[in-house]
Amino acid sequence: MLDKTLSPASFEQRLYEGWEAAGRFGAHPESPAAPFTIMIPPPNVTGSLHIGHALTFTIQDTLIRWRRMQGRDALWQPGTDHAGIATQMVVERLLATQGVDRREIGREKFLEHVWEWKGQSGGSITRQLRRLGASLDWPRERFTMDEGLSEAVREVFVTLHRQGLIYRDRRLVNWDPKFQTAISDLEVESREVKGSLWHLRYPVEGEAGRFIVVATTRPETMLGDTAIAVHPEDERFRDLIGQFAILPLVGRRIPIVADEYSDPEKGSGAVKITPAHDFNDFAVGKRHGLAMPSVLDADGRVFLDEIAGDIAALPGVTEPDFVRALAGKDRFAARKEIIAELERLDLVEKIEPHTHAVPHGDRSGVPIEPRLTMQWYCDAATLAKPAIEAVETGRTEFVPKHFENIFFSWMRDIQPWCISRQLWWGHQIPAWYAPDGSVFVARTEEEALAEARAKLGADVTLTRDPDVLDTWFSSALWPFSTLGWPTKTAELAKYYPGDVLVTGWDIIFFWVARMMMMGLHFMGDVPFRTVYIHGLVRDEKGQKMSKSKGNVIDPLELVDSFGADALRFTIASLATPGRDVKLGRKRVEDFRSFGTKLWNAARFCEMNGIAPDAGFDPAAVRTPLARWILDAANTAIAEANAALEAYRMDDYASACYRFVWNSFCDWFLEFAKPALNGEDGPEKAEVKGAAQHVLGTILKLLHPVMPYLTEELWARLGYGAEGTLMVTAWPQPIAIPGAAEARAELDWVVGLVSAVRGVRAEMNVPPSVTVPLLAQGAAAETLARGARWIEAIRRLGRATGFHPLEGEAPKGVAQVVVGEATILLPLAEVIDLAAERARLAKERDKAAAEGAKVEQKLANADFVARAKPEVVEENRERLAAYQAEVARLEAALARIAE
RNA sequence: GGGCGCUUAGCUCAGCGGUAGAGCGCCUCGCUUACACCGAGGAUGCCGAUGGUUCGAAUCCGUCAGCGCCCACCA
Repeated sequence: MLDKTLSPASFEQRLYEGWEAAGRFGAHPESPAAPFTIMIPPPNVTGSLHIGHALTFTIQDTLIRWRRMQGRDALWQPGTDHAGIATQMVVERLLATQGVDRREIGREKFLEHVWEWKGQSGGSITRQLRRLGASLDWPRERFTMDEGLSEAVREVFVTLHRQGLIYRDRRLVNWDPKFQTAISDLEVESREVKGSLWHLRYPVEGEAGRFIVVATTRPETMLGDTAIAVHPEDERFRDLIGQFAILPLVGRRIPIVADEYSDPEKGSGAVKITPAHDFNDFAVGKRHGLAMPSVLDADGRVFLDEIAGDIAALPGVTEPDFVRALAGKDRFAARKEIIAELERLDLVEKIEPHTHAVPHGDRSGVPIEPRLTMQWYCDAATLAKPAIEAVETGRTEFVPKHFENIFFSWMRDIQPWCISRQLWWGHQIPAWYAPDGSVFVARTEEEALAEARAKLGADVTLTRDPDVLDTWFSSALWPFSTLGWPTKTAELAKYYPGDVLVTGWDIIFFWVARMMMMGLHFMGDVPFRTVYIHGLVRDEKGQKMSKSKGNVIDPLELVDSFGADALRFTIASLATPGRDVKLGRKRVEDFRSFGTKLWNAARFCEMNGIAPDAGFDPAAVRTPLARWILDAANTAIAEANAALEAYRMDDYASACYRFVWNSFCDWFLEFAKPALNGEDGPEKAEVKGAAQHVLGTILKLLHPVMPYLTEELWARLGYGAEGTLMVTAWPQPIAIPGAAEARAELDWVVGLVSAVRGVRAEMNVPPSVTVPLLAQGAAAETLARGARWIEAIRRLGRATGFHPLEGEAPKGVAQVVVGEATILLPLAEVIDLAAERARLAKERDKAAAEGAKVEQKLANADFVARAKPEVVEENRERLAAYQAEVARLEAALARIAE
């Protein structure tokens, strides 16, 4: 016997362990079944499950369980990501609390600490995924830094290098002074900063007293200025083009050049050019062959080595001692001092308040410093071309479609991808340097050494590039590296390309685009056929969740409180493609009642001896009620399938919800009660048969989204003879003979009961008052239905009987129109006749108004001529129905006229 | 500056060319032997504004407004 209350905690863990122990999650490469593959977006190995994970993994698990039940050989590939910067950061912080600096202990020791940390906390995310019910193929779990994936990384790097698609280059990078590493364009985010726009006077060489004014937001970079640019057409500066200015403080002679980059509308119209510290200036510098001295170091401190020779004494303009004293000062401290000094020299024209966007490191949160350094780059533009084409031709499709435009706009203007990071945690770049500076890229040190010896002689020694690769480099290989590539495994042959990639829009560029590029380049095919993009989880107010705002909700706490199924069902219900999901604790609490409802319905079935019956044949039943619910189940199956095919988790959830709650519980079980309480016989047997069959169908339909509850009920109610629900066949619609008639009949009963309930409630008839229903103008079929359904009508309509009206109508009646008949409820003692007249008049007016609208439409010759014939016909029918209803309501009114 | 999304019942959101919907909330009634995490009934909408296309527009197109976001932008 099922417990009176549903307590998910009592079975979730047990069920999961059972599934896992029995190997239910495993894919079967040797099976002839068609594969269905989802690659997990690997979470950070040391991370913990957050609500965003709950969203994405609920969707993935729902899809994978559904396809698995459909008989596909489902692979949901698990794994975790080493998450370079994030993990290194965490461990560095941890060590800092013990007073340890990574630079003191060195690379090797530090990496030991990271691996140790990974060992400690690495399992937590996968344990948490299990609690959510995620049916991942655990024995296949991979880690982006395990040996196989590392081999894939080396292979890809070496291959792309040989193909010229990976190269070293000295150019400006986004340098994160906090983490002391280069980062890619994507890891930079703009933040609005309130600053100042300083207008500085640079003396014009040879014209005493003449200045050219430049405007800047970054005065500290002036030490590295090597030119001033003006627009070639700007009259104000035309005579200065080709002349030189003197860089204040330093004394360097810098040319005034004409360049279209200079915008006469901005600032003073003349712009100082610091090629080593600004991306635009770098471009200008290249065009004009300017020197590019760096004046800030890796820490963002003033660095004078490259300009030492330029520092000159020029009274009133330069201050060599001041400049030398700046060495080693932080960029923002230097800014203040430089301004003060320039003011002292009267070289500041004016200062304007200025709000502008400043690039910040997305993880460090500090302003990025463009720096001229040697880094490794990947030629993304070349790799992007096939990826763009694959989406254009539909080989990979985005859901929703409009994300394709976002993908295109980025891919078509893609910049070289800086892939080297000055970190320790990650895949160390397989490149070795000889003392003469030549580079050897190879899979192993031996290979590199062999090459180097062949070229430079036997006694050459090599030093490995200390840098590691961008974390996303290994993630980009995930769809094939996890399957064993570069080895040609059976898995690779069967599960690549994957079917659908499920992820949030925030990592389309970071990850989706790069998997497309690498997949096409190395596998010759797209990594997945569909990219399903979901939104981000926000709090009830639509705010992004963050620890600092304190609005984070913990999915595991929700699982503890309401069960994993409640959380999953809530998420599915709210998951509209591409749209962000507003989720609060309350939403989950609300949806929890659905599981309870199902539990109680199952409990009711159990109490009534409704037990699984493998011999039941749905196509053979004759009882209209049985036919009706079996037919409704068919509709639910079709709706669920259509919704899942279209990645509409919300529609799938709501189709199940409506079917279970409204069709099965509210009507079917209520209608079934008289039969269930009655004598044994064919009708009772069929109703019970249909009930057990449909309940089984419900459990199957809901299993993908509510795996625990459905599996538990499956076993507890005895469906387990067919095996574990999670690998039971997905339900198929079964043709039900006479379904249309059954529908018509049940629709009538539902209509009658609803109408009677409605009028009783509106007339404030106490539930204790029961009356006969007198049918006036009822067709023979209606009277027959009334007779067949008398028990249900009595019970649900609180009626004593259903009879044709004979003779005169009683004086005090409430009346409702149901189909062609008017139903009279003799309630003289109970109701207020005036109120009933008013109610009927209102009903009549409503019907008349609706009718008038339809009539007007039909009076329009254009409508009749141009609208689809079936639409016209439908409207004619509606008009007739309204007219008939008005007539019946008129008659009802006449019957109780004063 | 370029682009995208959203604006529908008090709230959260479906619907995207032919009768305005759901869940929650609200109001009324109800312990009818599965369920008060319940049952029955009810109220509530110029479907952001404005033009247009169409026999017909919440739905398609234009314009505008508000909100949110992405990309670019350190003068």
